[in-house]
Amino acid sequence: MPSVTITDVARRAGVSVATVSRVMSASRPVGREVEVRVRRAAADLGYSANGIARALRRNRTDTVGMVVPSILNPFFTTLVDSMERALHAEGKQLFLCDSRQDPDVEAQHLRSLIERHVDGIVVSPCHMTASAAAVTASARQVPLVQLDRHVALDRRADGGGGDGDGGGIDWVGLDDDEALRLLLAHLHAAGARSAAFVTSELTNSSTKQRLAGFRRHASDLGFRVDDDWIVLGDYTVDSGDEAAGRLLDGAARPDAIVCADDLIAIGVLRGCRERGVRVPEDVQVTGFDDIVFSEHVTPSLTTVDQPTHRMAREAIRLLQLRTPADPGARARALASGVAEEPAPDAVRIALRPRLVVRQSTRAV
Amino acid sequence: MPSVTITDVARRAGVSVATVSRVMSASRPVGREVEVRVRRAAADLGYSANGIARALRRNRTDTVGMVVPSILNPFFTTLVDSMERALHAEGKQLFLCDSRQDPDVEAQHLRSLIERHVDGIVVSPCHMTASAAAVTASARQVPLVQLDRHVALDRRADGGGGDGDGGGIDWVGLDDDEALRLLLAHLHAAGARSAAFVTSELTNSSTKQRLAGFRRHASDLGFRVDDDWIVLGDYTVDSGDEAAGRLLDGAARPDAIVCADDLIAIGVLRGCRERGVRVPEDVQVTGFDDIVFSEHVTPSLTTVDQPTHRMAREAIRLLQLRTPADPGARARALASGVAEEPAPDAVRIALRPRLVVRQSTRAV
DNA sequence: ATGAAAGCGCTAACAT
DNA sequence: ATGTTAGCGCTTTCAT
Repeated sequence: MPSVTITDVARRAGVSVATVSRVMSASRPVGREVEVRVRRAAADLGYSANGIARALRRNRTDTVGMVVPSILNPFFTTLVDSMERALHAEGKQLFLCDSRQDPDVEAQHLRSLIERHVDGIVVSPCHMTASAAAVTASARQVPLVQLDRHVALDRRADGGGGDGDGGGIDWVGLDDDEALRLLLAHLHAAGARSAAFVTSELTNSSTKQRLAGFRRHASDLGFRVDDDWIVLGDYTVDSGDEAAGRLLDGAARPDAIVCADDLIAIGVLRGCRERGVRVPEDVQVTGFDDIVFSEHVTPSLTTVDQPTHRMAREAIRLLQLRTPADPGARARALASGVAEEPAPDAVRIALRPRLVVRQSTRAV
Repeated sequence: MPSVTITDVARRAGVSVATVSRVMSASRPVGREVEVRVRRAAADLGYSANGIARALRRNRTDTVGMVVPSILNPFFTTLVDSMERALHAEGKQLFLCDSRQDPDVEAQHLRSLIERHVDGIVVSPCHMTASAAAVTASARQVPLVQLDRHVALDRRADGGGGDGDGGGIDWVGLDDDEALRLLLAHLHAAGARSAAFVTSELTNSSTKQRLAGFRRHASDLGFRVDDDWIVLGDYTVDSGDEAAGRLLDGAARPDAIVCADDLIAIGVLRGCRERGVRVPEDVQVTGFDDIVFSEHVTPSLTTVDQPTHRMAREAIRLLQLRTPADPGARARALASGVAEEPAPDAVRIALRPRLVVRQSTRAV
């Protein structure tokens, strides 16, 4: 594979390497005729800039790393897609890593991203506590924002029982409490007076927050919630199916089954069908995330939508906010009398969900 | 953000930078006690290697670029996941790019990957002809293998009417002809004697091959295929729904509807349900890809499975095959009398699909 | 507007 | 086993 460098181009164009650099990066004005000669030489030789050398010199890579618990989960696929688009618009590229729900793999990915000198990291920590050390350490090395999920404050510093506040690191996600308010209010209006909640093990932040939201608003609205109506499994269709079994074969049957994500809900729908329980006539079911397929199952799923595009934009904005301005920019800002925006303390941005009503709940 | 370099570590450990480098990369034996001192110094200072500098020097990045038409398509999500896992096992990372079915965006991504000096590129070209130039040009700069889809030979060089042979560039994908043989043989055994085919516009290689396979095996098995039973749309649920409308409202109704991917098939299922047409009693339906949700729709979908893990492994193997051995390796190989494997001509690897029989076709 | 040259952090000869 | 040193290809002062 040929390796044409800036030196080759300079020689052929009869100019210095500095001039070629200026032409290629348009960093400084260059004589008309010289520019033409340089471009011709570059084209003739099939020159392609070496981004590694450039990155070493400029100390930035125009690359952002992203670590998600599982790209096979359609919600994270959507999140990755949103990030990829938003970054592409800024001329940056995405380094994708999948932690497979494993804090060790996650830590390994974080280290690797830092070694590769990404300009920033967006991570959805797979575990509230087990991910904390690696995420916190990474945030000290590079601008980092937590997306969707976040780690909890260190135990020793936690006032006890708190949900954590993101470990003192920026976070962008959903207002889970509001989401559960929307869902339960809708179910209440649709006639439900008792409700079950199916979720995964409470090892990550959003799961915990959703359960808390469920408890709070169910109580506020006077829903009956039996003790064994909180079912923990994982974020899979099969887990939802199994949960439906437990709930429907029990003594009392809830009016509604609220699920912590759409995959679980789709499993619950299947569980209901297998047992001849009609949805929404006999029991109403809701999901969470509004993945594409929630529209295509039978009955189609009432759920809440997450604004992933806005999340991605906010995450990128925070990353930039945390990126120390280069000396040049700082000097220019001072010269022009514009004060630099001081970096704020850890920011938490909870975006509002949108209720999507479909066939798995009754018309109000 | 602190920036501790190898020099800082060397100073603190009282050794040379070379020794630190040797310890960090375990590239050469180093004294016991010295190693301990270096590791301590590195830990004390919070040293993290600079992968950019290393990449510049070693001329490799341990990074592979991947370009897919749409990460939101569950089949490509699975393919990305398989690649990510396979690369992770080799200590490499994945640069993910989404071309959004746009050859221009695709070309831009390819250029960017080359500038970033990825060690190899895996691309599923979004368009058979419009992607050809950029893919071919990229393949001259860096080891490149086409996955799933491939570009066609240049028109001028094509003997006319050929499907193209991958443009003279390595390809790993599915044996589409075999897949359609499996599907049609199964449908025939299940009693179908006439069949329609729903697919996307014929702008990419696998789409074309699947249609060709359908035509050939339908003919071999004596299926009746009316002229207006070949419906072109795109790879979406809605497109399948619409196609079902056209097929079911027509004068004659086929015994079976064969779909070029699962999304289309899921749309066809919906279209059938909307029109009160029972599947598989009135019409049998098959998909393609075996995406996760094909199992969870009603009725569950008979389809063919693509061996994405093997595809990923083969792609990586080909990449390595195309990677020029470094001088050191070449010298060692010569010294040990082991002849180097000569790089073969363009390779085409068509893996065998697996038929997955579910509820959308009749029991045989 | 252009050129000369330093050096980003690291690895790999080449010495010792 | 360890040290010295020359770059990898580029950007960016600093001269002119």
